[in-house]
Amino acid sequence: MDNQTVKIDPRNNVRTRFAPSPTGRMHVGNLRTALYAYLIARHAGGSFMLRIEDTDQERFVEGALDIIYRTLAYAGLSIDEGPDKDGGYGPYVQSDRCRMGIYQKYAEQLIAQGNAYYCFCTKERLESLKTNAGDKEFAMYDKHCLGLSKEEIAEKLAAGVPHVIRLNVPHEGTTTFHDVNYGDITVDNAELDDMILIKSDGFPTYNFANVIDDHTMGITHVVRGNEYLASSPKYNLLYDAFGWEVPVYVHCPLITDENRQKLSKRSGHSSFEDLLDQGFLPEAIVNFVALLGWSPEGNSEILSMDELIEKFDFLKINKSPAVFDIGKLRWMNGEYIKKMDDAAYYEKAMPYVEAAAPSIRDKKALADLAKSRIETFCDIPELLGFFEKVPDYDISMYTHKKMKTTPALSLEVLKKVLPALEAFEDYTNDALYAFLQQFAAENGLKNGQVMWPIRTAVSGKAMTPGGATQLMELLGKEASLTRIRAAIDKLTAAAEA
RNA sequence: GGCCGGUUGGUCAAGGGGUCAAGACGCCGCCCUCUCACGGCGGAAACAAGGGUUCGAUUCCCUUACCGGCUACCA
Repeated sequence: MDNQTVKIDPRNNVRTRFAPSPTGRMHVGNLRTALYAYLIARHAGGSFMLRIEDTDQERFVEGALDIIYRTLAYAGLSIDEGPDKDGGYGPYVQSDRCRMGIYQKYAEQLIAQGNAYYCFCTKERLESLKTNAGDKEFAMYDKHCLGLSKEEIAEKLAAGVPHVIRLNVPHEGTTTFHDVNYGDITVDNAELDDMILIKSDGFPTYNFANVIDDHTMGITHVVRGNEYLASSPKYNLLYDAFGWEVPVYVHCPLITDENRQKLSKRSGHSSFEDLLDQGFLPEAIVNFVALLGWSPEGNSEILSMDELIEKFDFLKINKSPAVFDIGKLRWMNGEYIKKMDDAAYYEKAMPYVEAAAPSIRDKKALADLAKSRIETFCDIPELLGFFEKVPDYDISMYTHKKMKTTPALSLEVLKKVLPALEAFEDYTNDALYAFLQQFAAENGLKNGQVMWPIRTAVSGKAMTPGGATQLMELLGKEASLTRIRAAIDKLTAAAEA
């Protein structure tokens, strides 16, 4: 066997990989695993590889490959090697590797060494091995086929009897494996099932393909989810059987929803693309997800990809699961929006602004107004919708304690200020502000007693982006006056009722 | 059921035998102010429980509880 032909990277570089199954949209947990693998590689100046684990023919989803590439690209994770970028360790798709007989070859080596064996047991027999305990069924293979003679095996093989190849786990002793994060984990070999290496369809199982590929592709740091922790000792058995060096294991804690359950489709923010659809920026998602299970030294949390690369330390990854708090992601996204330069911001925000307030001429001013007030782009319609149409509102909104206004006073003020505004021509913020300030002074009113009624009248909202005069500038004279007149009617009607 | 993990404010988290137990989100209050937002300042809020070890445990050990994972011809 030529398991010594493994290529060793001449620079002895750190090599990590992201190895998703093409089964649909990319989960944020997967994204974080990919990110950590990427950061480990980049931090060390090593390389990052993409490998496709498509050994389960039934779960394959059409188009899933595109999603993987798209997600990686949006997230800013550049790959050095992968299906579309051969780095000398290919192929990078497991079904291709399977067709080349790679897994079969290694499985046969194990059989020759006595570390694995053919198993011809039927589903029915396997079923009969199951025992009930509590509300679940459990089965441990009984090594039945290990007792088959060479002749029997050859006969069944020749006859084409369906079979799998199983690992021959010793009954005695313990197996210990080491994770940089979780430390040593030791289990009794008696607890370990004779896991299937090659399925009856000829494809390897994840457990087997993973070990073969990580080794033959020169992976130095295996980054994966916590769900593999319990089965990891089995992998060591495989490495030992081949006489291969065990890579560094970096297991990541689970990311859960607010109910501490596995993130699901139902939680609505389970995948990277869902989040993009909800108006989040890829940079913010990446930043946020990086901080779920790891934290940098110091107190800053807004970190660019370059900063993440510089600061990331896989030795400081948390052990406990983290709740995905969409509220904090929203805040972080808002921070990213505020930091965007004009060009990038307008490009993202304009479509939403156009849709929210098509009749307002100065779209950029609207977008500017929104910039410090939104957390995702999807907040724009709600924020700016009143520019298009005054919503139904209650006149109680004219009552404001601090501004010292009431509906009655508001009506009085609006009636008085209307002719003045009709006569006024310069509908720019500064001019209007100066004008209204003077109006207030002349009439013995506080600023707020003039501004609040006007702002309410032109917006119909208790809270608006920008003050009364800013809104009037954007609405223009005609629309502003129309809205104030409508407010006077509304208040008059209410007063008479 | 067995095995393997985990448990610091509501959430993300730092710390790790002696601390007033960081910081962030959220929440509350104050300031700024033509409302809101931004920005600034301040506040409430945590070591799962019980046993050890120790002069001293949030930190080390054990037990329990709770949560999660694995126990597939899924990854």
